[in-house]
Formats: sequence, C-alpha cells, structure tokens
Amino acid sequence: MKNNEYKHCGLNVALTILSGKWKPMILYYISHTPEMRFTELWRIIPKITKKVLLDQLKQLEADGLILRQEKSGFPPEVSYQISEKGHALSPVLSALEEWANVHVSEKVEQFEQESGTRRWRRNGR
Amino acid sequence: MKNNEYKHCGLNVALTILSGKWKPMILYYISHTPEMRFTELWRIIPKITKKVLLDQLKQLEADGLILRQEKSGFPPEVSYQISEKGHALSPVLSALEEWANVHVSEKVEQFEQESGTRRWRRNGR
DNA sequence: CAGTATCCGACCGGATACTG
DNA sequence: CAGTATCCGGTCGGATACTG
Repeated sequence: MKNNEYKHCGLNVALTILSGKWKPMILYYISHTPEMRFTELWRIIPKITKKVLLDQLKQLEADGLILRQEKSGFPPEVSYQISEKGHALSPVLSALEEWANVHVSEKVEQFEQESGTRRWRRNGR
Repeated sequence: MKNNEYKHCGLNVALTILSGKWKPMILYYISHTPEMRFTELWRIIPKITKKVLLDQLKQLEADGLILRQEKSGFPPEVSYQISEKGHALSPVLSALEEWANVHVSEKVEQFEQESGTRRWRRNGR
C-alpha cells in the first residue's frame, strides 16, 4: 500500500463532532421532542452540571446539529431543536447503535449498569 | 416525553470504542491491507509515537476490532489484521464519513489542512 | 430561567530513553 | 523489531457559587 492514502478526514470530523460525554444523549432527547427547554433537558439528564450541559449544547449548536431559539422576556425562555444536519445524522447513529448491540453486546450491558460513572470526551476544539 | 427513555447505550459504547486520536486512521490502514506490521504502520502514520500507537492498537484489539498475530523468532514479527467485528463496522464508518462530507464539508476541508495538529480522545477505560 | 465565573483533578496524547 | 518505562502538559468534565 502506498503511503498517505488515508483521506477519510470526514470520519475524523464526524467523530470529533460527536465526542462529548453527553452529546449522544442530548442529541437523542432533542431529536425526540419538538421543543426541549434548557432546564427540562437538565432535569432529565442525570447528574450533568449546567456548565457541562451548556458547553456541549454550544458545541452541538456551533457544529450545526441543533438549533437554539430564545424568546425575549423575563424569565428567559430558551428551547433547542434538532436541525436538518442533525436529523440527517440519526440513521447513521442508529446503525452504530445496531452494530454495538450485535457485536459488543457484553460491553453494552456492562455500560448500562455502570451508567453514570462513565467518562469520556474528545479534545480538540 | 417521559424521563429516562434513553437506552441507546450501544451508541455510547460504539463511540467510546472509536475514540482515540488515531484509531480511525489505524483502522483504515489495517482494514485495507491483509497484514500490517507494527513498524510499517508506524512509518505510514505521520508523527505518531510508538507508545501511542501501541496504546491504541491494544485498545482496538481489546475491543475486538483488530487481531494481533505474533510469529516466534528473533527479531520479533507482529502483524495486525482487521477482525470480523471490525469489518462489520466499516460500512457504518463510511456512512459517517459520507454524512460529514455532505453536511460539514467546510470542517472537513479545514481539517485536511490542519492535519496533524488535531487532538481528540475519549476517556473511560 | 438560563446562563457565567472559577477552580480543580483525572486522563490522554506526546516526548524521550531504554530493552528482550 | 516491537515493544516498556517515565515524566509531562493540555483539555475536558465536574463542583460550587454567583447573576441578568
């Protein structure tokens, strides 16, 4: 094989975008609800801190996977929704999910139990 | 939406397995060659250190995506190949790649230029 | 309600040197 | 050739307190 045939940078980009401890979960909830408010999201995701939730929401928004909508007034009212790009990604994520369930089911079960002690992220932004 | 409907742990597992700065590239090269030797891999991946290459190879092997084969004798001769699981993953990775090229092409181009200064990983193992 | 502002510790990628 | 052994620094996730 010749050197440097690797040009699959898109894969790296996609994985980078998806990297963040809570991003898949955030994406899941946002894509399954027409309008998800910040506090609601914060309530249903166990143990996440507001700062981290904000961080990951900002990244997802910056990458164009979700949309942020702010209604003026007080108290503030912000809701998030899935974008076109984000929506286009979901079948791919389902495929990944499916692959894991078929090929590494032990790890999935194990993961379900730990659930919460898991750490992970990706650097680079 | 009711709470805790999120059960897509497989997605988390899959992303965790794929997380590592060089893993997609390693996977690419290994899956496109019948037998890839350690030093060869080290040569064609720019700038990776042996320690990091070993780390990521060990993780990929532990997760069952690649196989390690060691021939006895001296000097040592080790080669890596893609496994069944790893092979089953490649269409999904192509889909991810495709998504990125269609939906975040700017970032992909940008990434191609930086190429090398990029950092990322995922914790939790 | 939906954020900021700080501070902190863990972990991962990287550099360098050494070895069976 | 294919690894180990150390050490280091940056980054991200997390905790806590404060604010428009």
